[in-house]
Amino acid sequence: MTTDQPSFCPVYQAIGVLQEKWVLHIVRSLLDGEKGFNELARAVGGCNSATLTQRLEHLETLDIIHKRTEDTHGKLARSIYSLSPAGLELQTVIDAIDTWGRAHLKFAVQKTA
Amino acid sequence: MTTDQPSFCPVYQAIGVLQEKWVLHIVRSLLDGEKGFNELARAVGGCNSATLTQRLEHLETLDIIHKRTEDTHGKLARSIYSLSPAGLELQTVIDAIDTWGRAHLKFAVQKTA
DNA sequence: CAATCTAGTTTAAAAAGTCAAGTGATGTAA
DNA sequence: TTACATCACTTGACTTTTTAAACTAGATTG
Repeated sequence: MTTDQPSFCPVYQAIGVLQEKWVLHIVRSLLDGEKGFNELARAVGGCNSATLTQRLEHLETLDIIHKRTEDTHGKLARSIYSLSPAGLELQTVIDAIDTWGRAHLKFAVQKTA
Repeated sequence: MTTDQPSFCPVYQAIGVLQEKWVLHIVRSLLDGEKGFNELARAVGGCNSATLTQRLEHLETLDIIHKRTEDTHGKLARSIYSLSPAGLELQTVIDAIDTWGRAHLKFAVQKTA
């Protein structure tokens, strides 16, 4: 009976968004300050550009990040990605993960793939 | 500069674990109480048995969950999955996600796929 | 002009996840 | 006793996602 109603549960939805590969890494990087595309790719570390593009688009439609094209009067226009107010509030989630990770993973290497 | 050193950073590792598909759902289900395999599958909602088996094995090696085979003196022996102390502490992470989800996703349907 | 930076896109291949069905044990009802 | 359900998975085929690597195209630097 009553398998919990996934689609109507905000937590279930939130988990659905945050468990997408690279999403938490992206958010964490942006909590550190807004970044351009390649800059973000480097900070995230390991995400390839195709996936990153897709993730950024998705996060933008969810209004978690904001994309702005730097207006440098004719000069090289960079795309700048930053967190929206909703995105900024993910700081608490990252902090919780941070605390937990330090307490329970430490140096444990989880290779294997 | 200073791309943060992914492999040595506990937060990076923690994110790596928690962003695996179904992991947060599994933890959330188990925070609600220990469960058998099929029971857990139903609670998680949508994860197939092959993936679930794999995830549970991984989480067990990380000492986040614990598997115990119910000792029912000869009767049908169920496998019972429960959270380890480390796993229980993920409550704070789930809570943070919960709070964030309620505040920022509400009923927003993220269709499209 | 060549190299390097910007922000991506394209491609094919590999990895990850899903699905349906099956296994073998136990238990339950007719 | 037959038959069907539940338990915890396993298997193999299939689909989806992620990947590396190359590539486009404009801007800047020397």
